[in-house]
Amino acid sequence: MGVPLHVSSPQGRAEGSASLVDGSELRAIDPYGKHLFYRFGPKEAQGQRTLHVHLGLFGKFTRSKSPALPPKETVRLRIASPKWTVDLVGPTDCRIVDPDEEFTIRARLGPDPLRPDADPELVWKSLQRRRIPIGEALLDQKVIAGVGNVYRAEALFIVGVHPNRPANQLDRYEFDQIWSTLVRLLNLGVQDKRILTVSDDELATFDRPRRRIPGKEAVYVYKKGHCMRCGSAIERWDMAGRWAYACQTCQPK
DNA sequence: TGGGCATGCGCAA
DNA sequence: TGCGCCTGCCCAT
Repeated sequence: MGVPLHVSSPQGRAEGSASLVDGSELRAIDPYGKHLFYRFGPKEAQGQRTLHVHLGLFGKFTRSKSPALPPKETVRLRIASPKWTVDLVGPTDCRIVDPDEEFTIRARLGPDPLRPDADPELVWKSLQRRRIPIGEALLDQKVIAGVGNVYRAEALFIVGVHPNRPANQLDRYEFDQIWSTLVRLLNLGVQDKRILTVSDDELATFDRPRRRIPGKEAVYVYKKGHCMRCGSAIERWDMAGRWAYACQTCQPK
């Protein structure tokens, strides 16, 4: 930040957006749930342009030292400073949005557990109105922003709630546990730059080799055949188009 | 080499 | 509810 950036779209699909911010400075990055808002331009809001990025299922950022190697053909956006070059590949969305479009995107999102200003009360009220399974509700970004399939599986495992429990049948204590677990796990993910849901103590007992693999996720039930805590079989089923996971012992129906 | 799959989401029917 | 889109990786052949 603070230096003019060279922004380009080697793939061509984001050329229009890239040209609008090419040569300007990056002022801030404002994450909200799974959405990223990059603020380019002058310090004052007027004259700023906002680049919206959503990684979707396949999107990925890679960073290398400048000058970087020539980009692959699939690079949607390249942002280069004299020191670093960042390539973005495969995002669902990568384009300049105006304030109205940003408002529309934000209006579709519930509270984000990673944001200090998030209000869990809104999530609780939203869940009380829904008869859908809690596992489905946690993936609904209108209810709560930023939770994906891994964190859904892991948070419900940690609090011992089965994903099929109707959202409006949770009691307040269970909800508070789910919220605080998500806050803790998501912050841990940011801090560790990987998905890590297992406590240090448990990781040391059952997952020692993995602990030393930087960037490798460490989880209890997601994509596991057996529960990493008790060894029971992990149940896996399709829940609204996504795989859900639960330990038959730790998460009684 | 080709199929299947994946931390997602919007749209048509 | 099902499909299409976005890309890379792993595994079977």
